[in-house]
Amino acid sequence: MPPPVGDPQHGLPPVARAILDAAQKIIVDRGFNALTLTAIAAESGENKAMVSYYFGNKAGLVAAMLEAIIHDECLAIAAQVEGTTGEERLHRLLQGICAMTLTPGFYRGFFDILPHAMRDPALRERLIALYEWYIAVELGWLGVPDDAEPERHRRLRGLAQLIAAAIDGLGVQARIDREQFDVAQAYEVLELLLRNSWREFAPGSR
Amino acid sequence: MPPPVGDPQHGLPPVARAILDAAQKIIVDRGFNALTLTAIAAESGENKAMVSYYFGNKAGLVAAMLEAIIHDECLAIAAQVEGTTGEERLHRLLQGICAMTLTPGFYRGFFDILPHAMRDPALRERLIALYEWYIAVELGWLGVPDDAEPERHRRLRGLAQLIAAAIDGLGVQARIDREQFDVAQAYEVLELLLRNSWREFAPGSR
DNA sequence: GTCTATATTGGGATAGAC
DNA sequence: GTCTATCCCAATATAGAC
Repeated sequence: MPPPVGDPQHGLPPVARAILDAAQKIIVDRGFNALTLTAIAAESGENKAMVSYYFGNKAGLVAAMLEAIIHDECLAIAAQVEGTTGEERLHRLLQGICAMTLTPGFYRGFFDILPHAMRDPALRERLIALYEWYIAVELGWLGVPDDAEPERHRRLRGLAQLIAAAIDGLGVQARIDREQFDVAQAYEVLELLLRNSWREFAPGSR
Repeated sequence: MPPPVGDPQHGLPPVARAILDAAQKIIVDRGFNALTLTAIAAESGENKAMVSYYFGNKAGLVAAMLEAIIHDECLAIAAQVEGTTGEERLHRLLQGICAMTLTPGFYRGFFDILPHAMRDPALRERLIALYEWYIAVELGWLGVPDDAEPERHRRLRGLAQLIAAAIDGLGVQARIDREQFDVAQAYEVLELLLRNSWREFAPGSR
């Protein structure tokens, strides 16, 4: 299941890379408002005009940033899914995601770009593709054959979407209250819920 | 369990109300960027300068908007929790929240304000209070006595946070893909998961 | 490809008339 | 309390030198 983007940073000229990296840092540290051409120039050491030169305009830069976030997130999640089997798999997956949630700067400004991306038709397409891919990965991971009966497939899709929602929502709460929020506890509960209902969702498939 | 805000619209002068309403509409329809003093004046029919007069400055207006969102959301959720008992309660709560998720303009721009609120110390405090209240309501609703053993309390807290996360996350996905996303299916799965693990979380309490 | 200088726009805020 | 007029600033974008 290939990610819905190639690496947008591959084959990018060094200056464009530097601009992209600087933009990521600014948006993670200070949010969307702080993402100005002047700030990018200062952070990257490159010239203001280079943004337009390489990305057309600011919107083009934001689109490139979203692609990079999607690419990175897909790789990180896919990495959790590999190399384990059976019982251990669920535990490892959730532990991995929990650890990512705690990583400062993970999501790389995703929540900052999200409201803008929701309103831009092209960016919204990319978001839809991201979640589609993510659901498909989870379905594969849950051991769902492509030819499962429609009704079962629908329910498993719901499960995958619910898990994705929990991950995002816990990411939000963790960012709102970094000091207090107990991410690990919430993931333990999620694991428990999934374990207890496992047989109901994957009858005969494990 | 009183909400963490009084009604910020009570006792507000009519002009201030109009400005607040206009601002809500703008942010829901067009996002944070579109929330300019000029746009607010046009939408409300009031004068630009009235924003500063009533709210001090734009940041003051945004703070008032967040209070209003929190107030409305708390009321809406609390309304779901009342008037039912036992088995029916879980179903009614989730159905109610599912219906709210589908309501266009629910959250009233919450996801647009969120990234800004996360970075503003005062607004972040309000967000923390919102989630605290929400968790407390859920804990009460799950029938958790205040004097429960710490370990059990901790686990139930995790459960409540997880449910809150799922609600937010499903709200995001529903907004990203309004046409396709099957919110109801996801809530059915959530209900199933909770039902299957119910006894484990509320032993002897129902 | 890079950079400077500048054009242009639109934002938030406020002084002061009414 | 309301509104006009205006100030100041910051932002994007680009023309054109190098």
